[in-house]
Amino acid sequence: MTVTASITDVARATGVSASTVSRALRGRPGVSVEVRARIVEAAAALGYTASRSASSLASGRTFSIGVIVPYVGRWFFGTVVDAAEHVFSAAGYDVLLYNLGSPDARKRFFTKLPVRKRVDAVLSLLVPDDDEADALRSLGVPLAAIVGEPRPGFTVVGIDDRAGAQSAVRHLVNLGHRRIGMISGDSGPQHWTAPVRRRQAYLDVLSDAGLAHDPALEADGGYTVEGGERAMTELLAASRPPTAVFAQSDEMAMGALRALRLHRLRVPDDVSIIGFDNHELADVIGLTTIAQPVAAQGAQAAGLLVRQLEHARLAPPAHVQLPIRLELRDTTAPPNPRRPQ
Amino acid sequence: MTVTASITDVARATGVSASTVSRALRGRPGVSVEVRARIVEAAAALGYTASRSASSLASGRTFSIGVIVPYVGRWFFGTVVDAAEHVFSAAGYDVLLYNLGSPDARKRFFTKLPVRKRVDAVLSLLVPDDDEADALRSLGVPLAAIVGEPRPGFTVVGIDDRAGAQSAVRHLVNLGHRRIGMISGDSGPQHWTAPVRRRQAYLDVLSDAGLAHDPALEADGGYTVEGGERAMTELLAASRPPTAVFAQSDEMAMGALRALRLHRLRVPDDVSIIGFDNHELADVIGLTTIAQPVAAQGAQAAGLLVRQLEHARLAPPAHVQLPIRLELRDTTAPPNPRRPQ
DNA sequence: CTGTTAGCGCCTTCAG
DNA sequence: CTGAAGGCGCTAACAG
Repeated sequence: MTVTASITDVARATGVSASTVSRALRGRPGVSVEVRARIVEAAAALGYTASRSASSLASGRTFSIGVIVPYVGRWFFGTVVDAAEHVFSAAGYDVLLYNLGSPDARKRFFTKLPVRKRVDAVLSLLVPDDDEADALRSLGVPLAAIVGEPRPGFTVVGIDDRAGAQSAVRHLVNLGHRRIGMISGDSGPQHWTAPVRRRQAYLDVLSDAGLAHDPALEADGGYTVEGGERAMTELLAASRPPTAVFAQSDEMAMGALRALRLHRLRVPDDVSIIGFDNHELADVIGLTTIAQPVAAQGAQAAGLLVRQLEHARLAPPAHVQLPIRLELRDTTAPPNPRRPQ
Repeated sequence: MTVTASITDVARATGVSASTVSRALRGRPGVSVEVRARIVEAAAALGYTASRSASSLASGRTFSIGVIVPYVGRWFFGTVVDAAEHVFSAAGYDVLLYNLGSPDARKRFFTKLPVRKRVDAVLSLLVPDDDEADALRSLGVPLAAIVGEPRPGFTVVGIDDRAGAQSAVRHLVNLGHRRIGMISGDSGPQHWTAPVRRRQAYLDVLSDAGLAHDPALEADGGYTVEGGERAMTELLAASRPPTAVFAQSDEMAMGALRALRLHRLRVPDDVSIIGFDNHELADVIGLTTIAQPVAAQGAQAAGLLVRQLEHARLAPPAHVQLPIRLELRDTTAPPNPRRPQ
């Protein structure tokens, strides 16, 4: 066990008081350049770092940010966390990561609230229900979220899900498709709002285009690759299968592509597929999709939180929307005239 | 700002001393069941949680684990972190995440060592150089690593890279290929050891099979999809291109598949590809690969760390190797007899 | 510009 | 079984 130097060791070595060491090392005014230099040198020689516990206790600030996320392992969340961490650490904050994918972990987190008194702010990548939002607000620290509706007390950074889904479906309509299916994600216990907004956009575009809505053309893919595959398989079993499908996420779209391959159907000749996200591999497999700036959302939200922490005066925006765009690739084309519509 | 209850508030509300509250809430012996029940109730009513800073300061334990990783956003690392976090949080530890992808962030981390006095243990997903390893050891806490060679002071959990790469290349040899290329990852400033071990295995198998090694059949893909694409393009430009390629990661293999598609070459008819990792999407695209248990490595390493923390007596193993296996899918086949060898 | 004095909130002896 | 006292290491007033 290595013995670590304390502030008094540095003080003693330099012949000054602990307060002066504290001031000097934190770059606070009121220390002569010469003394400061000596202190810095001594601290380095002793390998001194202030104990975070002690300074937190004394100052009331923790210099940590809590980041809560459903699954770090999934591309979208991993990418957001990655970007946010860069911003936080550059600003001198540590990141406390809480993975709340399972209902158990989630309940444990919100009842025990381990972040209480441990963080200066919280960034949420999940959509809290009302009780959970209250719990977070009770922390009394700045709050930001990447997904979900704007809500009091939170700075929400996101995209216009509705507009994104509309461009996706309109793209298919414009290509001439008339039987357009959708693979959606269940909002379920995660309280995602994206699925319902994207679905509404789908219904709206169909209706604007004068196309009837056929419930047999919708299937749930649970936001996973396998789910997307299952969902596509279901759609193909319809009495009149779709000629084009809007998958609410690229991962589900990839699953759909796999299902089509297994059914010996060609994309886009037989069936068109459009996804949502612009996953890092969407480009590799040539998937047409709605691109959203994922890392930028994390960086932006983190930046707003940091700004709020540094300048308490500045009221943060309640809602920031980042741009999306249609990324045309190889999985969409006009319907095949030789196949039944 | 919400006012948070302190231990004395609970003590006052229950009519006992703070010490008793502390003991009761931490489940330590020496408190009558009846008093304990009253304390627990009062604590819940007041929404009391012990301040981590204060308990750390007093007890010397932080109940936090530092996890250092090059890129949380990449599938491999995200998956490991995900699994490790579950184990840590279930055991009551918080996770402090440090993303050290950029040389800057990495240098800052190892010189300032923000984890000093902040964590009870460290899990490293990057391969430290000698100085960095020394810095970590100077922390005086249990250390574990997922990648890299076994080294003093660390519990290393990993796979047998050599055996994995050997099965990959042997598989190609057994199919009848004689011009076998490799897309490798540069070890570079990240100090990865996997690339060199996998390369050695490649050379060994070629040599065992009596195949000459042609440097024109090796290219660097930097462990990314785009890098893999570039590397494959290079290989195709050789005077005698390979009929099969071993990519040291699935992501590079996916890039290679893309390059082949752009060159109108069919897989596996014209060229066979085998990857390494069993990426979550390998199955989707039918990529033959060497599967390694990614989440299990994270969980295993985390578990060993927790065990060490709870039972200081138990010496942890220095090295644990998890099994790998060849996952046969659709991207490998015997060489095409109609194409020049 | 620098030192002194109090805590921050909790845990850990040591008494009773 | 329970309480009192002391201290973990640092920062924030307040004096000089």
